[in-house]
Amino acid sequence: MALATQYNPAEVEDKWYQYWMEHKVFASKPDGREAYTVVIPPPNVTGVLHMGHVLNETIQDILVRRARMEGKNACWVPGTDHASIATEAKVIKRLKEQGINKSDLTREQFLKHAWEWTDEHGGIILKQLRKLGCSCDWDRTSFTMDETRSRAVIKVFCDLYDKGLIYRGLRMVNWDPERQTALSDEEVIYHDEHSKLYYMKYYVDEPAGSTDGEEPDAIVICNNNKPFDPTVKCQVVHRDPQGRRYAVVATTRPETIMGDVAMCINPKDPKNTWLKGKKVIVPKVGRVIPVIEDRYVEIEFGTGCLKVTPAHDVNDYMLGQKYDLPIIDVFNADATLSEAAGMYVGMDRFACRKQIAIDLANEQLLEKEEDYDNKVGYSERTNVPIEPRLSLQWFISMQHFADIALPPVMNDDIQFYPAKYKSTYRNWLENIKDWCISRQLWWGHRIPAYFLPNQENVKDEDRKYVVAPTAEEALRKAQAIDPSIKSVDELHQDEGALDTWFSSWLWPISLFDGIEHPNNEEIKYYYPTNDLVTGPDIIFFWVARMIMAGYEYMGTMPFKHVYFTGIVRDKLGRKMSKSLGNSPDPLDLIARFGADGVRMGMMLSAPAGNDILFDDSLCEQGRNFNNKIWNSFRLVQGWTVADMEQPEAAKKACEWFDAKLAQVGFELQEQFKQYRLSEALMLVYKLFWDEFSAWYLELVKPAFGQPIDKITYQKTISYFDTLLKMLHPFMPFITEALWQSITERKDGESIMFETLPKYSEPTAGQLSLIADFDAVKEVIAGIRTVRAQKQMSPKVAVELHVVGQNPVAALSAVITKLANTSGISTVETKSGVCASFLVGTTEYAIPLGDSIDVTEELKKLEADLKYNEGFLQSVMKKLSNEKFVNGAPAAVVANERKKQADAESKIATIKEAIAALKG
RNA sequence: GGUCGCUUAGCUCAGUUGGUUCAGAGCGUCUGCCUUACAAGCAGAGGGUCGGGGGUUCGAAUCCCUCAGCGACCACCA
Repeated sequence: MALATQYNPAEVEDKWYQYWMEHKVFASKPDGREAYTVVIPPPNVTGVLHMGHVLNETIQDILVRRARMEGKNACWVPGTDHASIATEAKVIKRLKEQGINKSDLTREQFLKHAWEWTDEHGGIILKQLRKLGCSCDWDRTSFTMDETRSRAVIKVFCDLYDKGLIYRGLRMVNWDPERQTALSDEEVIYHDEHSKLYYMKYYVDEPAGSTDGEEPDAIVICNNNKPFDPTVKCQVVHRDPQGRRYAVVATTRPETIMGDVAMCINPKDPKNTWLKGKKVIVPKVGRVIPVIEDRYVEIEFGTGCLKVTPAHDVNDYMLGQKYDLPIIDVFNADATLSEAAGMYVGMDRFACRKQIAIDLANEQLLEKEEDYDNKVGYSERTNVPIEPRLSLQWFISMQHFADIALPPVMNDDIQFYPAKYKSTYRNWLENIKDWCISRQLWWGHRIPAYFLPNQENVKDEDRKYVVAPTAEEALRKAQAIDPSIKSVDELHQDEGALDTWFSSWLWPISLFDGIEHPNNEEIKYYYPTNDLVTGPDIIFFWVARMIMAGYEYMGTMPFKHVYFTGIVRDKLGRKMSKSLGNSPDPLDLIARFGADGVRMGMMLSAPAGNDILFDDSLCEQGRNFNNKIWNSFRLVQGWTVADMEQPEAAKKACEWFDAKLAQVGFELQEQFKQYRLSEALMLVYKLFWDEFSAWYLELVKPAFGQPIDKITYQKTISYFDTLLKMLHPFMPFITEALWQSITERKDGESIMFETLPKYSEPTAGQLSLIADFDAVKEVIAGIRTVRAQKQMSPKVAVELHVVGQNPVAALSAVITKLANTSGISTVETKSGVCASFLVGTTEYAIPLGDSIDVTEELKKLEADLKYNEGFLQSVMKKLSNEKFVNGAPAAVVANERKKQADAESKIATIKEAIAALKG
């Protein structure tokens, strides 16, 4: 059968994935083999495949397929994440498009819509992973909110509550005013922002003209625009033309002045000593507030005066607690001004900021405005500025978890690749803060806390509740507190849901039902998992917390190795983003280059932990490689076998390739051990292309139309088979397709059930054979170069003279076959006019008759001579240095002496050649 | 502000404890070839004072100091 000269991936990829699915080749059940487990970092259930996934999933698939071919029972568990806040936002958006507001729906109605949407869009990404060739055990597909996973989450919540590790409390949290929910610290992204510092006047509550507290050498500033140096070491007093004194407070958030309850100065600040013990008036608002003193205030920032707004700033809250200040919350949940503000009520916070600046200026209460660069926290998901907000939430005490999760990473029980992330990890755990796990969302696991009835007049934070996995159990617990409670209906379950990561951190356990049934066969067999592949951006969100949950619930690590991928960027180094339009659609790439080509393109430049600069041309390289493999197959597949003697060249080729295979096979194992996947791929790439195709196949290839001998044929098929197996983890489709065709297979067989040979370190004999072959390659290249320079057709055979001893005599047949020599003879000295070249210390010459350009040849030889003399000089310099000869190890010195001898021998040879040409 | 990392060929990167002809690989570039597996190919070639400076050493891309540039993460200067 005639095969196309170009490989067509589209034809084979779907066919073979189908075959794999039909024969369930990815399925795993516990058995006597060693388990190799990977759990997928669950993509958002409604997400679609992007380049980051391609990188991440390709790496996992490579590891899984490699483990499978090493004879392990490989199990890669797929699944999706409910992505609480992201999904809820998408559902709300869609409802809005249909003219429905979330606030018009009951919880049940909303969840019905959310589930519908999930069923509709969910799992698309998992289908896309199949296009990529991912070898997940699809029967195990899970969802962070399916029944098993949900029960695990609730059980863990109740357990941690019972252990006293979960508490409910009024704390300053990160509030997302768009989605109107609390967030964890990790969900806040800080952006640099150009904003303004507003300098506002806080008049002292005293009669005009007062001088109380003023020192004789005080600098009195009467002019608003006079530049002010915050580093001055003496008292600074502001006084307006009417003689009234005022303090100046710099703030980026003038809209919070309605919440001001104090002004704070540093007790050591000489500029502001006159303010001690005074009361000042909040501008515009008119409230009289005390001046307090605390070392927290930076003397050199602004004017050294800080307005204290405990409801709207974490530090101010801390000050408020310390000095027992009242709390005035001037914002609603959506960050509009609340009734408590007393003015600007209902206005958005940013509109209010503008307006209040104008109003203050109009009332002469604004000293000045200054440009100012600061960092503003944004919600990771909704991208709106976070509002620090005092709120009643659920938290996990993290110190306990930090204590159990830090040591195993620091002492390499769990290994990070690259290891540099260990310090990032340690830094976070050593400064751990409690984790806010409650969200004011509906899409998620509902918090299993039930409030007792009849508490309308009790403050929120004091309300009684019970925590229980089911409403029935909650009822029993509630009745123990208040026997008058009759039914579940009287209890009111907390409206909130749990942070998505509260389910994700259980993933390696809950996937095998290890939370509910800690001793079941599956969890015992598959846990701990082997490799986790993920991005460093979720090291805190997920990796660290899985380690915590692993030790808390399984008593051991959730995974042994963590492979951190980089970020996929475009070739200019920019992050891929929708708005830049620089993010290719993976499915489109697959259509153009084939999944194998895309996978290879991705892996070509993806060392662990480094960002990868992705470019379509990398896929092109992948596609070209596929084509190379394809054509090698075409060649081999077209041979006819005959009962004939194995030619000498083929015999040598087989011996050499056996050695080469052993050498590279061993290196490949080493690279995999170190998770150097790009290097591993490059190793196989070169083995296939350079060694197998360019050298081996050329050597054994019979002349056109001629048959091949049986031994060589079988050897070649076995090499091809091994190479396909080595390549399979990287390029599953083409390798399966060709493996199925290279020789007869039964239905249901697959390359995936094959095992790779185990290679030990190559022997001395193998290494020396490889070295000899390398020399032969150089000789052949030398002959080819002469041909190219002299424009001699490759079809015309040439004579090769080896001057002196011939180190590659045993491989003459190889030279003859590949360089088309008519004869190889050893000569004492060169005769006649020759083109010559050196390999090692041996000179090779090709007699040329009259066609040689003597001048040109001399020029070449003299350049060669110069280089070698220079080299000899540098060696001699070392050897004549007594300190070197005495100080360096014997082996190093001996090696230098060998270099000397070699160089001297070469120089002699070249000089002879020059003399011969001249003579 | 703190921590960690990076700087080697035109591009992307290897270079393990300082010592084999150690200055490498892939891609790109240049030259010549449509040679019966493959032009998505074949055969060749060129290309770097290893960011600058100093030091340790018989010997430094590799260890130390310093300067410059870049990046990541963390942090409560309003």
